[in-house]
Amino acid sequence: MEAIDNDELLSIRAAELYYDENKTQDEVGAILKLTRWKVGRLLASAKEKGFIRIEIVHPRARRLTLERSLKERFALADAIVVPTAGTHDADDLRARAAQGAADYLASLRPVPRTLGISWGRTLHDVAEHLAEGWATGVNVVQINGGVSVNQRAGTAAATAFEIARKASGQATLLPSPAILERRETKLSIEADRTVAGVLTMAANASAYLYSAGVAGADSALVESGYLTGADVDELVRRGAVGDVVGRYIDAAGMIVDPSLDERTVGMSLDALRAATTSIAVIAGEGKHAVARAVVTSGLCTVLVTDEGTALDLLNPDFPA
Amino acid sequence: MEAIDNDELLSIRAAELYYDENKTQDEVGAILKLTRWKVGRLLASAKEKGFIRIEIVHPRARRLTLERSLKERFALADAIVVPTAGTHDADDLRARAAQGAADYLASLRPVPRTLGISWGRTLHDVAEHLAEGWATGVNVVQINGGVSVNQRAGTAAATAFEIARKASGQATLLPSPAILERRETKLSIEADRTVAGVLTMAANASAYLYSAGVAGADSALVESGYLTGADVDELVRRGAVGDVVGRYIDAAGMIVDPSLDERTVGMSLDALRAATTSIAVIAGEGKHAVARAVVTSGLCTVLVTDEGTALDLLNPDFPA
DNA sequence: GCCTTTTCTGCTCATATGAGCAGAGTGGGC
DNA sequence: GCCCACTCTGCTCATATGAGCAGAAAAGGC
Repeated sequence: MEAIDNDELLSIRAAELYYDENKTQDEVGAILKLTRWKVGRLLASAKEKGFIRIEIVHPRARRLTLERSLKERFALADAIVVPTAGTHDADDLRARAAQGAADYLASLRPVPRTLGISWGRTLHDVAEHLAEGWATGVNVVQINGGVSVNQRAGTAAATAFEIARKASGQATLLPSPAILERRETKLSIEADRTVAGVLTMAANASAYLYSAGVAGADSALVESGYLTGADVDELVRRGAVGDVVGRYIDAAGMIVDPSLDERTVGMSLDALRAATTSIAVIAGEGKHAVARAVVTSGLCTVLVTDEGTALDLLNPDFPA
Repeated sequence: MEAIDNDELLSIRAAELYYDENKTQDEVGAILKLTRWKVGRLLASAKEKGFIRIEIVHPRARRLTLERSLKERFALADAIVVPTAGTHDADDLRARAAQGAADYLASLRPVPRTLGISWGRTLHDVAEHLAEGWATGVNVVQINGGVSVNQRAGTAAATAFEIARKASGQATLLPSPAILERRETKLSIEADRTVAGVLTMAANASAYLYSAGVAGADSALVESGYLTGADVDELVRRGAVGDVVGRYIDAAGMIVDPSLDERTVGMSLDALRAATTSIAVIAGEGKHAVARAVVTSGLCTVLVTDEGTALDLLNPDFPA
């Protein structure tokens, strides 16, 4: 039945006494009739074989090992992975990632002079989780057209103002719809002095912070009335996995519908790709596909996500 | 938003660097700009507050803390708790507990000269998990009437023989049905020289090993034809939670139906309660109630069980 | 505001632990 | 059977860590 791997069993017994009963290796040795060196080695082998799992359970803990793997695999400047800790609740995961993003933002050196941001539930959460005085003198600028048709209009603006206020800086809004009906309108609004000024400021921001949405009927762009459910269905049919700063991308990170994209106001994805510091906050089980598209197509230099998404991204079924 | 428990956050960061990145406390101190003593204290406080969980993941690991609590709470001589490790599969839990019981039996000192056993799936598993030569010269005797009406007849016998063989000892079977139809038959069979001899041997065993069944239609006693489903339903109605060595007990560990009990062949529960070493192996989600009845009524001196059952037993909702 | 009490900090020192090494044991090839 | 290669064991020694303590800082009472 056994005797095959007696050492394994011994190492488990030793681990129990050492970690659960916190005895010294010497005492463990005395109990199991082993020298303390042997106990040390058994413990080491148990760790090696993964029988001893040390977990840090705290909503604000991070998964450093996953972060390292992500950085390496996708050539990121940084990665923040917050623990899932069993929860599958999208709101909870989003809040944790937002906290992680807020912490990261506060620790970012050099402190960005101007921070370009998108808007949405995730960004709103980040704003809320930022500590008062997380930095000083950081100006905030919106990088894509805001909502204006319903009550969420205020949220986009509030997000920008809150982030700026907490850093004693100025907020600059992009006074334009997200998507226009005609390409001509989009061109002329962009040509407007006010809008052009904001766009220039956005283009010169020292860092960017944005999230990504899932291509689905509950998208913020649908809720805000820029697109219909049918429009999104069509985009999905054409390969869309989600949107980044209002622009729909496919699994390869390419624009799905160029004509739609030409009517979308805000920074282009190529401009975003050229940035030195662009922080994407993407968490939740539904967002695995967009997250993959974002990191594989180089849209961000820093990814803030949850454990589940990180594991999915590192899934070897998708070779890098 | 925060700054309230900055030390907590620091201790988490320190724990991440120390455990996940395995840096030395000194290095962690350098990174977080703290003295190494402060780091040590933060780590200690994180452990204290339970943020650092060290788990030993191995089917044959044990839960020593739970064991200690069980021993204390129910005044047991010993308790063995095997980890659940997420599984809810009754067969798997039973096998793990059986392995735990087998290990315990092998390490039992003094080695019992005679071991009284019951029969059933759990006991069969224990027999299988015992290592060849787990002891030498241990004689095995059945303590309750065996099955005889169907193919499981052999199992009860095989269990006894296997345990004995692996310890180079003799097995003695109790050649009697578990339950008889008439009290008179039971009395006369017990008076029979052969049966009486076995019962005497059983009464004088130096240790006992038994399991418990759930009061339900899938009980071994029903399967073997001694009772009908309706009989068991009636017993449940009268408060039965399960059976121990063929005798149905209620939550308080009392015999549910004295007239049925008088027709049951084998050791009495009082005799079992008087034993110095009686090992009960009870595992699985369905057996929480029987397990509780067994430990609270002093039927065993040693309990072998799974984590889930142990936690249920220690549930403070049931004051001891 | 001043003093007392409590908590916190950075230290010394004893202890626990891991790295590295030489000799003992083990197994396989011939 | 003998030798070589390999692994395993018990050691020395350097390092990491926790206990205990005195002074610093903070909190609370009046």
